[in-house]
Amino acid sequence: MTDNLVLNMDAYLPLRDVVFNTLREAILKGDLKPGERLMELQLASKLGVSRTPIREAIRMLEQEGLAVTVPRKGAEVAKMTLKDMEDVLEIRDTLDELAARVACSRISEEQLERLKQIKKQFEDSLQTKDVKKIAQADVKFHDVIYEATGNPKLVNLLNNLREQIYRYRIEYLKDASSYPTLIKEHEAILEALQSRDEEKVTYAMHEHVRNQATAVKNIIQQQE
Amino acid sequence: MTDNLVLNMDAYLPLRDVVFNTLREAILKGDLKPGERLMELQLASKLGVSRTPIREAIRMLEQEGLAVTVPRKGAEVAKMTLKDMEDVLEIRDTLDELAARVACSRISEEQLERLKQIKKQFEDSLQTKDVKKIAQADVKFHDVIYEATGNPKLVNLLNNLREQIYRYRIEYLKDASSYPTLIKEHEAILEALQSRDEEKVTYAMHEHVRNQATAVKNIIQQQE
DNA sequence: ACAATGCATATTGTATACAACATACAGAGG
DNA sequence: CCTCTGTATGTTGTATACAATATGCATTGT
Repeated sequence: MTDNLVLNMDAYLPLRDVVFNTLREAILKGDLKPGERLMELQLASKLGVSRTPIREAIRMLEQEGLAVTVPRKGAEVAKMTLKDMEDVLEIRDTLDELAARVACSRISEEQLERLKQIKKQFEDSLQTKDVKKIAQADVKFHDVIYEATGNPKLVNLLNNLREQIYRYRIEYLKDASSYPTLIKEHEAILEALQSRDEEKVTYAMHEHVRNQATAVKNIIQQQE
Repeated sequence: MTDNLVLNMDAYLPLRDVVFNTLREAILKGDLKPGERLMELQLASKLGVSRTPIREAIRMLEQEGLAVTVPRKGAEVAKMTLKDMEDVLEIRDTLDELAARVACSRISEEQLERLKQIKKQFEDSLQTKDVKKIAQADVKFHDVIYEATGNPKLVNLLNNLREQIYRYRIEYLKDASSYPTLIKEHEAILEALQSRDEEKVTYAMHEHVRNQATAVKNIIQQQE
């Protein structure tokens, strides 16, 4: 018996998950804007499914912090005030530090090598001026560090926090003047990991996140 | 116009929330044990509602980490391996430290006073040997600190993490030999907050959480 | 005896029907 | 003009019906 008969199990993904992913992407890409209503019937007909999977997907988005629902009024894409963002960033700062510190002692040589390559890819992506590509590359860089923690629950949380920031962060990446700083910061993080210097890693990550925080907060303030 | 006509809005709580709270409580109290299946029809008839609110509640429990579902197989109460618990505790340690540090600079005099009273209540509760009462009092103590952070998202996360530990922690509280240590630790935290000494608070909280972590891990190990 | 197959049943996945509620607007009454 | 009320309509909340899938068991063929 060969393994060739194994179907792609993704095809069996329940509609609620398909809907969830679709809506999630739409929110992160900005196709669904903060404050926009998520009406079940409308979404159902647009996605060609019934209300049931839509409702379940909304419950999931809610828990991810991407949607907010008021009973008997409905759900809408979560808005973020400056205060909300500050709260998220405060948590993210701490957890990213934790991730860096933990990764420092647990990261494998193979992962370090991958990180080095991805760092290069990130620098290349900066040339393209393609914001989504840049964001993508940055995500990959941090993903390696997250995975290196060996703590799936932490990875989950960090991805979740990142999502909430992502929508606003994209704006910030349009400003090319910050690129040299970004490169330097990634460099510092990589070097600190390579030398397994916990203190340096923690500090480098903290600086990196803190700079982003300042930028993202500025974006929000402009919008308000 | 008086305010007397205002109904209790809790009566308008959608069934999904009622079901969610009910199941959540049942899991935390241990009425629903880890690994136990959560069958929609069974729960629906037991709670006297249809499957729809049950399903939505399950999606919510899932995101809280209290339930796990396999597509087309169904949901069950989340089991915790030692590794899972270690992962949770690693995060909680860091976030509790963050909470303590933040609270240190933001806590009000009124909150400090309340904390002092609740600390006394906790000590009284230890006399009763009523484990749930003790746990309740301990929760209240930490809640004051959480609230003092002024960061609702952090409060949310910490409550969530606490939930995941709670089921196992109850066991640990049955052992009276740890009570003197607990009292001392709470005392150290309170004093550090009163003197607004960030370093001391952080350290005291870290010690407190770390001791619990060790105990909880032992419980799990015994169960495995 | 054992493996494979088919069938019965239990359970989840999805769609739809109906009920309750919220909202906006028009019209009546002051 | 204002307020109140009733009504029409849109939307969510809940229940139920139907479809698809998984599971266990019996049966059959070897």
